[in-house]
Amino acid sequence: MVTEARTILEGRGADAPVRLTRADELRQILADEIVRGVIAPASSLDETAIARRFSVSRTPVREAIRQLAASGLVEAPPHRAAVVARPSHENLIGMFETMAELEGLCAGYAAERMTRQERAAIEATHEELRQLIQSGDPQRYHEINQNFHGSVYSGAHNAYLAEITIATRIRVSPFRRAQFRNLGRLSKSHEEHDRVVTAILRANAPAATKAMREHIMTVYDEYAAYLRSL
Amino acid sequence: MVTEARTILEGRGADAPVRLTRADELRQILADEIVRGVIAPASSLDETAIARRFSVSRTPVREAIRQLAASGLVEAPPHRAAVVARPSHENLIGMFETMAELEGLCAGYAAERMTRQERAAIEATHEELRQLIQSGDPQRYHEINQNFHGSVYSGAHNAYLAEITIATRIRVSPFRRAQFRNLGRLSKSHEEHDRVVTAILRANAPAATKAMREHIMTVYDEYAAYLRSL
DNA sequence: GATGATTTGTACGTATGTATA
DNA sequence: ATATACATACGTACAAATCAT
Repeated sequence: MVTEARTILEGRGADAPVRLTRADELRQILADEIVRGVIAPASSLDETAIARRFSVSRTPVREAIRQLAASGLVEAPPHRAAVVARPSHENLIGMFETMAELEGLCAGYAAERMTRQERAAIEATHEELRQLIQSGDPQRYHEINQNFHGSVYSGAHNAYLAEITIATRIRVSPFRRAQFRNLGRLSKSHEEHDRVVTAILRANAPAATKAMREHIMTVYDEYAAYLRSL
Repeated sequence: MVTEARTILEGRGADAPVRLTRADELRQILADEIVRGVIAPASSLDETAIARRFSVSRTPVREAIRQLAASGLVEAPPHRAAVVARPSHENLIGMFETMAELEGLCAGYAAERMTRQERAAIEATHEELRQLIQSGDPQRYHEINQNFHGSVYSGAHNAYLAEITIATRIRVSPFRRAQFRNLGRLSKSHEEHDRVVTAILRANAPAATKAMREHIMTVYDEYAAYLRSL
């Protein structure tokens, strides 16, 4: 949880080449593949198969899987193969609801606490997203959108809150991949962001909280509508 | 939180339906000892020593420690001994702040969603706490107080929110042990609870959120005052 | 700063529990 | 239902990295 958070917030510092253990590397790779949907929910993770795939012994694989289980991305019952977590529909609703509240909290604190530089930076990212609507590149929009939300987390100046918000986002992400499939969403998303940015720049915490909460719940609504369309 | 060192040495209890792995038992025991302060923050966890202590090999010990690291209770840098997490003062403030918001959220949802039975149950627990003020048994008060907050978490009817709220509480708990040391706190705590319960019973979500948030921040203030007194 | 001692990281073998014929 | 096959859990051995001198 902590590691993923750091990765998203700071990236790999080129100056600090930390030598990771194999277990850590495996955890990052597997987490990434689960988040991106390469390994689908309900897939089972065979220790031996994964060990073969990466040409390592089962020991670090085991360690990686158990850590993923601790973070909630996979379920690992004793003496049985771990499977990628497949929350019930009810649980997913709860996770989205919680994510909306957490991101709302971050936005509220950000409105109160962001430095001048941070406010300038989020405005710039917001503008970058605006221009990306035209280009119609959902993948690129998705990337910069991550930055946008990341600015809000770090702007809240509460490392623990940022950490659990990111963890929640990660845990939900296997279930929101179809998100920017339809390009109309990009434009709407930007309008919602606009309300958030305006409130933050005006240091209006309640408005920022409300705008962000509604933005996330809209994302959830899109997901629910997508599910119904299947 | 529920374990004793005994269980790992003996065979399975006759009534025990689930047979945990040694790693899981160790994780529970170690987490419990960290939370209760038996293992103090900044202590280092020597894998070999722990393995000797419980008469197991290093393998399950390692697994337990890495899972504790994933939950944030300990830090486990590569190639070095894991140490019980010792958050900076700034981080602790952030954790308390976040806990206040999370518990506030739970209380708000509980006010809206609790069933009749759940409302009756929390009122009963609240009354039990009132009577415990007289007895002046801080340990017992602490236990029932946990139940009180647990009722709020489950009453929110959001399993994920409950999960991260409990996780936050666990992570903060090594740093709030001196809490009910002075008996005057019990009475004040109960007054604060009273505002929470009243708001929940009246289905007044904003009031419940506010009352719970202030209750937790009071707990933090007591902790901060205690720190200054050292 | 180099070297020995100590501790962590990984590989692998065996035992135990689970699933399937 | 019993037995067989197979995956996981744990112990042990060794390699690699850290630390102490």
